Amino acid sequence: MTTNLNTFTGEYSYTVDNKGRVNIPAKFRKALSADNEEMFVITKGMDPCIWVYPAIVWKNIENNLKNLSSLSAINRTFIRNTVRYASATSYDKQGRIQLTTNLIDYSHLKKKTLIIGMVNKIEIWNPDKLKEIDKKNIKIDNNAYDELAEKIII
Amino acid sequence: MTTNLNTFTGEYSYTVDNKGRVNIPAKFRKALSADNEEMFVITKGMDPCIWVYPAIVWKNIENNLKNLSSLSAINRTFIRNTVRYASATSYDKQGRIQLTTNLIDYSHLKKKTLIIGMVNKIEIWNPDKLKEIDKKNIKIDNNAYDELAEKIII
DNA sequence: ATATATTGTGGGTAGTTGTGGGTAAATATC
DNA sequence: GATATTTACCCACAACTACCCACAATATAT
Repeated sequence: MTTNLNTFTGEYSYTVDNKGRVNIPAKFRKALSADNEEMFVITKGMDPCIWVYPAIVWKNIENNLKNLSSLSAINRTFIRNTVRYASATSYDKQGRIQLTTNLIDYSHLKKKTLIIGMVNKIEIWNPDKLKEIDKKNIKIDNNAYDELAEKIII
Repeated sequence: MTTNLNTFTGEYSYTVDNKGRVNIPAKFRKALSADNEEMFVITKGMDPCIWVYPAIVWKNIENNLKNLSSLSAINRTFIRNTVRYASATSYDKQGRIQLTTNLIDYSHLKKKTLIIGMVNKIEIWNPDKLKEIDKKNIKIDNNAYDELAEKIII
């Protein structure tokens, strides 16, 4: 079975143990291309969740950032908020990565987590937080959303 | 008789077994082009049913999503909603795919199912749910059909 | 009409995966 | 330098999944 490498879809329920470890779904680990050497980069998401990138995808982002001018406020903000918290971790023999307390606090993780494939990255959520955000997003700009849907969904 | 590849028509009755597997009608499997490697992607439909795409059709959607920047909140929401329930599965030697509990719940699948060819994708329904929806849709606006008439010749 | 192949449905089993906890090395604290 | 705390690595086990086989029902061929 060959799917796109470094591409993640689907939603999974897992638990954070009392050492701050979470399992990366087996499907996601299998989707990692070999040149990642079983490494992910975890960082602060733009929503209150943790973003998990394959190591080489993250390297690309870093390289792109180098080419961005710091004159732009949004660039500076993105770098400050997102890159700042990035740390590389490989998963252990049971397929778990170690989260940092910083990120656990930021995303309000307790025991139950939702791990969501977001195509080129993975999100780790507190299920309750995500529900909140989903509710808020119902009021989101519908026109822009529908435009996207029309362009992309078949 | 050879029909168009990756094109599905007709309606079939099947059962979901207690492991959450459903048979994909033989005709549909034969309609899959070779580059799919016997893989489908199942995901949440816009109606309360499961959508089943040939893998390569879904890959197109994925690639489109990869070009959306996560700096935009609306993009993030859209990606999440689109991909969250998607999972790739190849069918087993008996021609069945494994459904996820998420999707079974969402589409209210019990034992009996209707599998419907929808041209470029397949829908899996609880027959009762479909009846409900059909009733509602009888009241559909004739104007809506007139609009469609300008786009499609049947 | 009979034989043969295909298709749909059920279940068993071995291997994988998720979760908890243990131990020793590494780091920090007093 | 001795002790406490954290971190990295290892093992155990229950639960689940992928894969295999069996068989009945249907369709196809002779």
